[in-house]
Amino acid sequence: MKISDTLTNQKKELEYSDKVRIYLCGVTVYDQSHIGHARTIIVFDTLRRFLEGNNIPVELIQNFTDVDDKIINRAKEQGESANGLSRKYIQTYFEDSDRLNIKRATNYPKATEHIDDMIDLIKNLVNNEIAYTSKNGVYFRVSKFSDYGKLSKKKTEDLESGARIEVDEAKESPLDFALWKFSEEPPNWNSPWGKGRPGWHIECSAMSIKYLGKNFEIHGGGRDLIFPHHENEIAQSESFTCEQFAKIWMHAGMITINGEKMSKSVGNIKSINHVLESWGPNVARLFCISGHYSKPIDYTEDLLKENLIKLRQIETCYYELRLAEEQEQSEDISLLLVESREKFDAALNDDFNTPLGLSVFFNMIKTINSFAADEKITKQMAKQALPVLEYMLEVLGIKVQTVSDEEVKSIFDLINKRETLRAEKQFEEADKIRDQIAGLGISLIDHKNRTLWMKKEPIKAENQ
RNA sequence: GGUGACGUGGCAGAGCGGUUAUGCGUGAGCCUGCAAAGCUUAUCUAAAGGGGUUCGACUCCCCUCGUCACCUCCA
Repeated sequence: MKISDTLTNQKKELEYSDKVRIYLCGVTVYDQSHIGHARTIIVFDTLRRFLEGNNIPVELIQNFTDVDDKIINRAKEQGESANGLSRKYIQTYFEDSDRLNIKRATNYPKATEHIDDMIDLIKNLVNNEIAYTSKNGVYFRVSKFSDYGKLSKKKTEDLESGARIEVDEAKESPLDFALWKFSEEPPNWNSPWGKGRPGWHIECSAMSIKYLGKNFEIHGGGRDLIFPHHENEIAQSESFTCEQFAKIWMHAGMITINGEKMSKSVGNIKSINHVLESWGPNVARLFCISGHYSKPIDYTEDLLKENLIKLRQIETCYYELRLAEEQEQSEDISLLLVESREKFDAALNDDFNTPLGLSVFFNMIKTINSFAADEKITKQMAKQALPVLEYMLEVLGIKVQTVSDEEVKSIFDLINKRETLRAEKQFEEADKIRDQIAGLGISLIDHKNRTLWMKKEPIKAENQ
């Protein structure tokens, strides 16, 4: 598999020995997460599913930043402890994540539970004079890291003249960033330099090294983290280990609204909860991988609607295969299946090109659905096709609604009753039964010689 | 101001130096008791603008214009 590496600006072969180790920068837990956060998570979840679907073990570490000025300020506003607030939003995060059908990461380390690891790392930097203490805290001496700027392609001179950096006379250079901030107020911890709390970037260095080692395969996050967060992580980590940090830097594009980045400060947020309520998890997932992961996706109702229609096609296909009956005619679809699987994998293997992969996927679905419409899907074909479809659904994280055996039985009885009525041309009565079936969440499709039933995901936005 | 990315048909969105991407939408037709879904076919014969390289460019190079992101917390 090849992945575009932000550091080298090239597609790099993903090399690994026993497993692929991924560190994903998670969220700062001070509020509900929005669909932009979801996009990044979905991209990496889908990547992980793809690797695992091809028998490549993955270790995925995703952190929670649970100590930070924003959390502290928000907690103060709400008269709550910082810890209580972050816990609450961690819980919300997991609720969102589960509903989005995100596989749980291997571990979700929290900053507050790794203070000692951070202190050890800072100690090392201080001892090597890469970090220094000032009256406000401990700072990283950027001038000691000659590669500074290599990820974000920035020159230190340009940054200095940028003049948008906070003015802090206690720092040797405006570029230096905090490893440890002194604070007498909680949340704070003891350190060799004084009471305080960690700077933002140090947690990811400490935790990624702790869980994944000094160099691991992929470090990911949103594009907006490239500078300064990931740049600073590289500086800290490589100063500490004297080795190359992550092998590949993979960054997900932003979700925009009217071409503008979704963010709290602009106030154009669509929360994950909101999107899930209106469109459900499958549409949300399809939407989030409908463009290449590295590019922005503009949030529009039209685009969500388009993905809803696609979900319906998937559901139709799934049930056509599941409920296939014996037919007189058939087609040979082995080649279609083999080619679809190959092209799907090839698309994802080439820099995780999900839009291309999806086009292969929907081509296959369209073809199968067209055979189904012509009464050409046999049990034998379905048996061949289902594993391929299910593999792709598993990779994409799409969950089609299923029904229990008892439900199947009652649905079956109702359908038979309706068929009898239809044969007798008692259409009003037949329609009543159809409504009754619809009440169970089941939709019917009348084919020439049979009636297909399917359980569609209820989508609120569809009826509006 | 600096850095990076991008500009493809009504919309979304890929690949590729010479062949239909694909999907959605739209028109017509088929199927159906109706509905839904599906099918067939058509539609749009796209490449921001201007140069250049080439036998040939949407694809490579240059310029102009435009959009966005980062340079401050940010997925």
